[in-house]
Amino acid sequence: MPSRLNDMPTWLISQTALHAHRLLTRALGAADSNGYQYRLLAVLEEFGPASQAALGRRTGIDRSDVVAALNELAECGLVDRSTDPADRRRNIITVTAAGSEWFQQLDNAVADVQDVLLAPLSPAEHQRLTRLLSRILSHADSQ
Amino acid sequence: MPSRLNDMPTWLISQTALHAHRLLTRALGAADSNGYQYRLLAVLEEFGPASQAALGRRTGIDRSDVVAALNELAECGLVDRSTDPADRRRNIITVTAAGSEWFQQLDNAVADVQDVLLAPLSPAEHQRLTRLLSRILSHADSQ
DNA sequence: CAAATTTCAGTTCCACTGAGATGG
DNA sequence: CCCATCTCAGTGAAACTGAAATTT
Repeated sequence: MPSRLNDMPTWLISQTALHAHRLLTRALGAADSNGYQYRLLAVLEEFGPASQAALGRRTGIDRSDVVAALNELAECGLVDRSTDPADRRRNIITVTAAGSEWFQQLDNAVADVQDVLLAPLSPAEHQRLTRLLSRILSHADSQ
Repeated sequence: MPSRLNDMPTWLISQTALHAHRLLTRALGAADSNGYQYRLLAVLEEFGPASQAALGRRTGIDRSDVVAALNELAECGLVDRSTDPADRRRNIITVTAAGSEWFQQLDNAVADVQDVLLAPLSPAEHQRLTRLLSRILSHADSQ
């Protein structure tokens, strides 16, 4: 059933994103977590301790939502919040040992989701897709 | 700045969808409309009058949100609601002349968004992208 | 004073759930 | 009785806004 919507790039992309989002929500939800928590932990693991504003910029999460997500993580002892002695406006966020271990679980689940999502594509097509999307995004960022 | 997130297909897709969504929201918002209204009008224009349940299935909009969006459209005189004489459970939704005209405005704006989104890609790459996404989606639907 | 950071309170859009009423 | 349809009332994730308080 071909319709006008089904030929629109914006439609295809948002429907694919919706599908990916459902897979991620299910996988992270099974581990009592969510996308915000995963993204924050992933950036902290990769780049090390950072201020909340820096985390917001790197994860693309709004400043306001960063606060709430970090509150949850801190309450579970997965991250530490301490004020930066060099600039007392800032909180420095650090992943705890428990947070690191926890992140590994989430990261495995998220890696599985990538495979499920791209199952119908060959490795070469997988590359082609990520290249095309990256180009759209870098063009968008430079605007 | 290459990070783990930036290499994940789910991340690339959801970020691209977010960008597309921002473009669409801006374009449709400038015309005092939104995605639900556009999708409903697009399907009605293409397939003709339909019941609300059918509209929900074709647009992927939840039954509950279909009601609310059609309330708005009906209040502005862009669609007509009348009960199906053949099955009195159903409302038959029809686009009015004003609705048709209104839709043309929205559709032009949405077409422009497609061009802006895919500006960095050649026509051949444009095709390649839509093919890859379609394959992911049809695989997802068949699950 | 201007600028950045954190936080709170609130909005909007979108997807979804549960339940009731009506009708086939 | 069972099922489909429409409607209402609500939840919740996600992105976002405005403003206050603190600090540089």
